[in-house]
Amino acid sequence: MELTTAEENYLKAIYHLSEEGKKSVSTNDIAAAIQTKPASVSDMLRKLGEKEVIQYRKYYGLQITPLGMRLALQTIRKHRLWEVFLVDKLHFAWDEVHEVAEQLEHIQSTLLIERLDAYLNYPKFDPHGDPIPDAFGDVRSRPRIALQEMDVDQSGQIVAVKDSSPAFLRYLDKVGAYIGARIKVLDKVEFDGSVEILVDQKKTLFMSKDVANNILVLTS
Amino acid sequence: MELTTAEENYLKAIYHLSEEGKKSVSTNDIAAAIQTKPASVSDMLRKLGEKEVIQYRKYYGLQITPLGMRLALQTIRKHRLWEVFLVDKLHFAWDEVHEVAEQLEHIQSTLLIERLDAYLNYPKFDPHGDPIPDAFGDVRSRPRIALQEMDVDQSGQIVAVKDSSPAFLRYLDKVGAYIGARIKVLDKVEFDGSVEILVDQKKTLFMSKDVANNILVLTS
DNA sequence: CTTATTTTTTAGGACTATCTAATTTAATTT
DNA sequence: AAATTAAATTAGATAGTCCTAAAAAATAAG
Repeated sequence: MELTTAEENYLKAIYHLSEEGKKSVSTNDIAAAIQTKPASVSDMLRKLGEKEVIQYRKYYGLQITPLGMRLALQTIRKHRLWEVFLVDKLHFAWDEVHEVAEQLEHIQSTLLIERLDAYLNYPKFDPHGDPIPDAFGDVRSRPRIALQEMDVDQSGQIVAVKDSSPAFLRYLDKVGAYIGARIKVLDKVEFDGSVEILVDQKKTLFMSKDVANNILVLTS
Repeated sequence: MELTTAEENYLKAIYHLSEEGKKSVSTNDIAAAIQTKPASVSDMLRKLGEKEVIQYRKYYGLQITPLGMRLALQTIRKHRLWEVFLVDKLHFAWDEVHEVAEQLEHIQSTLLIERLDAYLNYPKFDPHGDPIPDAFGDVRSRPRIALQEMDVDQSGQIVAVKDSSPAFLRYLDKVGAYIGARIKVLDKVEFDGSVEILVDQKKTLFMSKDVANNILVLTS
């Protein structure tokens, strides 16, 4: 079963929207996610339904099938492995990789991906801290909580961000709160929800509630 | 000016056919080269003409423009850099890289190619010995002759093959006549045109006329 | 120098993916 | 529950790429 580039993009968007805790994924949501019109989405949903990667009943909604899930995860795996390559090997910055990875993820060659995976030393997380599915589509994601929800004196490691807009990523880089950084909560200010943290045992940092809410931490 | 994947493939084929010493490139030649029908080629030639990457007068023939040349060389540069990556870094064999490189060459990102070039240490030749154009489209190709045309006692280095079919490449690998191998012609048999060569100063090898004709050597 | 052959182009479909505008269905409000 | 609003779908176009079959032009042969 082969999907076109467009189909892969739709399926990936559907998978991501499904994962975001939404009960059901709407046509409008998909249109917004991939920057297209709802009419185009309807067209594509019918096709994806025919290919049995989603279960689709018009006007009622859709559900991704196990097959669709597997294919979506394969694409996500490729995307994230390429991101690791771009950052680790070609020294791209966090916020420069997405667009290129969007293209690279559609290259068709299982051998290529296996070799790339080995070359990168079987990474488990991409540069944004998101888990990389294995060749079978299994994701070993660890429980993560927002930095904002941590208690004072609790420690952990920054593993991902919710909103990964370039502006936000640049901000993080600037203040030194990179993915992988070990942190400890020093203080939480009640009235505005801001947080004071210690980064890598040497640098203290203040963060607004909004920022702290956007950062996901693997507690330890 | 941006070309679609299909347009890039046509232009690349036209460039290659032009380089092959043909006085003019025919519609049929192009169709054969990219495995399509002459009717489709006619369609595309009109479009490429409109985009001014070729000069096209129907029934008369075509000529690649300086702009088309530059764009073709950019694609070829990308293709060959990816081949180096696949062989040097991901340990692909010679004869496995072409198909994947055909896909990778269409990824759009000048930054990516610059970084890849640097990462690979600015290679000048691809794994088949073909020269890699620089970012400005300049090719520094060295004069090469067919092994068959060398004289007895003449030395050189294998730098490319004319026919790079997987079967032929596998054969070369097997007998040890890899790209980059230093060779010396020990003897030439008059009546069948076969050649006896010394590879890397240790291994002697017999080659039929056909094989020797397919191997390009940089003489020294 | 006509006729036959080959090459090339055009005409007319098919398929993918997109759009706008109109319609249909579902959800919300009163 | 009827009327309004919102969401989703269909209808009909367009653009890109490819195809087959037919026509036109160039080349080769007699």
